[in-house]
Amino acid sequence: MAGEKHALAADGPCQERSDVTPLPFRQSDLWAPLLEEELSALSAMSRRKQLAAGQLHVIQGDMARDFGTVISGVGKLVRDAEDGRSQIVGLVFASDFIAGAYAGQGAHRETSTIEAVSPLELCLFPRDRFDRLLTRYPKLESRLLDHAMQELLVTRDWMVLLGRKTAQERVASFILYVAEKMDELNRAEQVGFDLPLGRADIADFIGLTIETVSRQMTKLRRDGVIVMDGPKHVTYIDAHQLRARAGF
Amino acid sequence: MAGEKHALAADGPCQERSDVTPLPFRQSDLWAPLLEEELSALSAMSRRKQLAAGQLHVIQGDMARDFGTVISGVGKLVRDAEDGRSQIVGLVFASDFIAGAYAGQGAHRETSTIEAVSPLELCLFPRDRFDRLLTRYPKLESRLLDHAMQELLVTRDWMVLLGRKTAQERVASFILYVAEKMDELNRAEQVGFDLPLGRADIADFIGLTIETVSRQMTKLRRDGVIVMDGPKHVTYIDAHQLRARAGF
DNA sequence: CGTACGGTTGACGAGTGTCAAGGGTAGTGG
DNA sequence: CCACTACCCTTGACACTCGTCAACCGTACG
Repeated sequence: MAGEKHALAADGPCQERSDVTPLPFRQSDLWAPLLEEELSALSAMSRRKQLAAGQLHVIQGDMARDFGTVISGVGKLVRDAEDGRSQIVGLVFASDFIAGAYAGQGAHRETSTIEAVSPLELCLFPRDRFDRLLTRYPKLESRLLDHAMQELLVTRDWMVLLGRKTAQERVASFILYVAEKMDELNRAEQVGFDLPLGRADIADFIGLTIETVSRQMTKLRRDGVIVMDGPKHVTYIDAHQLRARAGF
Repeated sequence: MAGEKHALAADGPCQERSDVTPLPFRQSDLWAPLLEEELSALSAMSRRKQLAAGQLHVIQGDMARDFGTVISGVGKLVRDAEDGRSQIVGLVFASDFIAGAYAGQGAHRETSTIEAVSPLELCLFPRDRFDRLLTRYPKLESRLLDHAMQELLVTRDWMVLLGRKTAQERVASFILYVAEKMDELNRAEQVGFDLPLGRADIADFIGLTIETVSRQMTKLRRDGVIVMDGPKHVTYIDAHQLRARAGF
């Protein structure tokens, strides 16, 4: 749920060690304030983490140990209520930050569980060292604030969706949301793209049931707004029409 | 939607000029990193703004001109969708920040409309000067980041409410939310407190209609969970029972 | 006294959740 | 190569919550 468009560059940490990922991944401008030497120092202290689909990275309530970014794959942020019900409060795609519990100095606990939806590759930095870096580079913190504000904005948009939109609009909005995210990586429109989530996760994310999601997707398909090739691959021809269905 | 408990102190800007507000208001620890002299300089450049109920402070889409805090009263953050539907994405009480559009350097637009619900008194700082202050005091920015993260957390909790909770649970949650907020100012439980919002705003906030809110309040009243004296004054005897109704 | 406004209550219907059955597809083992 | 199974998705029937429409009530205010 980062939102912003980022420059397509390969100038961040974890990049130097990415002999396994030859593709240039979208790297945020978070690192811009850092000096060249600092950047390599950062890379040196970073570590990779690979997660298979379904595996958890952190668990809500655990101590927050590190700050990280997503290299590839998709993850979901799940917030669990006391009574067992859970709600997906956000998704993370390549180049997004994992800093849910991040907050200045002091010890903090994770505020949501992070679970890999597809195979997930992370780049992690120890918190204490990252904190020191923040103290040294105030501009880095400034960018982090930007990011947090952006995320807050996106989250509030989801509030509108959850509070006011119909099932049809929610599903259409979700498709557009994913398309936009995918679009940052590779052109999605007309070519089509895969929904990274299964029906259960989609339902969880937009506050519906599996059945309702399925029915609405069928309706969009029957009405010719989208074309589906398998339950996950979506192509939409008329973006305008889909946006109308989403309530825009 | 600040969330955190703050020390009951009177050490912030706007305080020096508060000859009209003899009561010590809860002041956040945001200003702690500042020197004494800086604090008075900050006070000097701050200005007061009084709003009657219903008046707008900023409008979604406008240029963000200043950073501010609430001195007294209650305001609502309204996010308008393109098609006219609107959703209240947050409330601000005394000592909360108004920094919805805040984001590091550069020009930004307001991401929501702020409307006074009850007579609202604000303390405002020009953006550019506040920005300069941030550059000078990185710790100030760090606190701002803390605050943003906290707000993100609260907002995500509301996502769970909007996505998963029933009408009954939403209304009960809202009452608890307000009680908690009021509690930071003066003890609310057993004494009772006033809901700052009318039915229409409550409905908007928790994603229901006026009628459903009304019905659920009646139900809570009939079931003996709350006592009402007029449509706004609420007292709850058994906090545990109310929490159960809220889904906790 | 009349009007306006906010809140409450009732009747009804649409939209969504629940329960249940059926279909596709991938993976597994014979 | 073909069952067999497991899992996910789809579809249908039905119930129920909540939204809609409408009437009514109480209070504040002119």
